[in-house]
Amino acid sequence: MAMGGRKAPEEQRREEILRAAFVVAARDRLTGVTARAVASEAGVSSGLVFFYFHSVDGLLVELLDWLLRTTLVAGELAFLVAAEADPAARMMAVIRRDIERLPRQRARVELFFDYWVLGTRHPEIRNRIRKALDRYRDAFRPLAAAVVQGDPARYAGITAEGLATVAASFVEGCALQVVMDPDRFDVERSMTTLSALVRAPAASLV
Amino acid sequence: MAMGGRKAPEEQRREEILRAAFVVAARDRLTGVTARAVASEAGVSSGLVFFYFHSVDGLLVELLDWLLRTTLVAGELAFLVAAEADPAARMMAVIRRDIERLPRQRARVELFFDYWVLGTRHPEIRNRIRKALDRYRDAFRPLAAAVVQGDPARYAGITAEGLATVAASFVEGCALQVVMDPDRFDVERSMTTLSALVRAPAASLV
DNA sequence: ATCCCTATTGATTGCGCGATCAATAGCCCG
DNA sequence: CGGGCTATTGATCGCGCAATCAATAGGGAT
Repeated sequence: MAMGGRKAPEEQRREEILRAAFVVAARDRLTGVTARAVASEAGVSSGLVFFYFHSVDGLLVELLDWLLRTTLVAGELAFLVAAEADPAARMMAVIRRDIERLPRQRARVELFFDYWVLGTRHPEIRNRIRKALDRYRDAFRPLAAAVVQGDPARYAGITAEGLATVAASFVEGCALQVVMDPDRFDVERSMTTLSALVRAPAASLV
Repeated sequence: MAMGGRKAPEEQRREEILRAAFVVAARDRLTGVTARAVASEAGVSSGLVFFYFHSVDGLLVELLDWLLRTTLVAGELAFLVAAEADPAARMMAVIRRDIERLPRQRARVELFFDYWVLGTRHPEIRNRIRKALDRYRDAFRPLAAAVVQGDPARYAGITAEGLATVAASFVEGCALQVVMDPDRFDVERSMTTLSALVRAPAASLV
């Protein structure tokens, strides 16, 4: 009652299974990520999932890694807006870019929040999420520092750290709204209000 | 093999079960809210849970209602800070009050996010959460309107609606941080940065 | 061509769940 | 005191899950 064999010598079997796991997760959320469902999606037997990942829990952790690995983060493409002369405008442009991407990345964002909730009780996952959020905030730091330095009087009492944190929180808050109510989320209104608050010229580029 | 009977004629049996459900949820998250666990916590049989709530799903929806019903919202105690003369200061005071409460309400906040994630796939729950978030934002509207009216030049281009949305998003973002990493959340720094952003005199930038 | 090692299978075990239901215990009304 | 209604029980059914494991297929080494 078994007919094993070496079909694909590729060690990328793991990758195939992870991709299948993502498909399942994007469709049925984390609770839908069962060994059977993933195996079926990947076209392999359920046993193989346990062969490569010790447990479903192990699969979930590796899926989170995969998710974070294959998702771009704020600062990464910051050079795209290096053209913007004004530091505040540059920061606005980065924020705008990320916010505009949210609707397209919705499946990933939803999944990320799923993990975030799971993380409140799962130390290993919580740590990875914390680090990812820290990375995201840190990506704003150089931009924030430039903003503060560019107009010390205007931003008196604000540290680069604090400004970066607020920027990250703002994007995260938008992510929350996009997931909950995509139709009513208005990128323009959010950006308008934000830039009016910061008193920077609204970044029109990108 | 059954020994029913009228022990507590109180129709508050529902309330008892709901409270038990909250205890279980606060301890084991929503996935831990099983009919058996709740019944055990409430000291009744599992069958009784289905007698009062048709299904576990029904129990979850009513627990959400209970949660929202027994949790205070922003504007509700706004009169407490009515003494503040400056509209912006008043709004800041409300925000600060809510943010300071987050750590104490942590179990509730965590549970709320649990529901929020669940809501992405559960229309009935999503609707209730949407409405709750709308109520929260609307609680900021009068305050936001006063702020804008108080200094039209400073807040040119900002609507009360937009400002209220940003305020709500900010608090929600803080809630996110509190749940994920309570030890590192710094109320003071968040408030300092925020008030510096909102109150700073119109800048010369650009 | 034989052996070994790795990849692979699917039946199987045991568990916990949601939901159902017949049995019944007490209260109220007559 | 006896019947009917409501509240309450826990055994029970069927399901889907995680995880295990003996069986085995096939390529590489010798």
